Amino acid sequence: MPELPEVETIRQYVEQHSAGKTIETVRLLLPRLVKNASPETLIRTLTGVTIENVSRKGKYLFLHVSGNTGLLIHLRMTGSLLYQEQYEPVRGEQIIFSLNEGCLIYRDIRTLGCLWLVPAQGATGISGYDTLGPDGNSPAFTEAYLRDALAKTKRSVKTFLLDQTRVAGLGNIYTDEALFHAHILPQRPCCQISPAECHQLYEAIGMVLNQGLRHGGTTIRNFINGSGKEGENQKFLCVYGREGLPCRTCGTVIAYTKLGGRGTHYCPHCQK
DNA sequence: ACTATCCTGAGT
DNA sequence: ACTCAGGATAGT
Repeated sequence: MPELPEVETIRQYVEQHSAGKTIETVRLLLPRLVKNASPETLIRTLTGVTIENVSRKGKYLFLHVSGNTGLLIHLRMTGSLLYQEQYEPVRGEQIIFSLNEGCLIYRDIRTLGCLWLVPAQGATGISGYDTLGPDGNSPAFTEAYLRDALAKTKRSVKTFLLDQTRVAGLGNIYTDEALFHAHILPQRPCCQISPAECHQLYEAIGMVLNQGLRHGGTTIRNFINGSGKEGENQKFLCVYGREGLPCRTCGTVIAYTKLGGRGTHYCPHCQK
């Protein structure tokens, strides 16, 4: 579910409301969500610490706490992190951190999310995290970098954009949207993309991510932000979830196919 | 480059 | 009852 804009929306709210507060108790209702520590270790390590800040890299959230410790969180499909002033049970809640003021709740309907206890500085040893490429809307992600990376591979541009080690933060929704705005078909081999198209793609990636962020994320099924509200960006999607509907630009029916096992949406007229 | 896999819930 | 879902990884 959550891609960069959704995770960043959650990060901002959670950091604003939990930084400087102390974790008084930890209730872990589903221990298998924690991948590299026993329930006892997690609870012992996090009880009594102060939340310093919350950062994000790609789709990972990183809760930095006192004592050179961090809690790394990947929300996968349906995870979310909520802050509440007053504890109120929510559907699918799995971990409850009671703070000296309010509480943080990790909730995850499909329970596919992952949490790891990591050092606050240096490498985490978590494979997906340490190998992340630059965020798609960050200055580290440059057009020259994208052009070089595309030239090196002949796999489809959609598969490339979903590869978090190349560019971080794009999932199935923003990938399809970026390719629409760049006028590039998802199945195009990367090495056949022209410099002009690469420029369009570079601009489109930044644009769709920042637009998603401005609209507080995309809610298709069950994304909710840190305060439990839905995003607004679904109203602005051009292709994702619009198969069979007319293209907003040219009126051609939006097509649907499977690419690398993922549902893929595109306009057969606007995208070449 | 595929497929299966971890899960639950919604839609058909 | 069956298929599908916004992610990532391990296996072939």
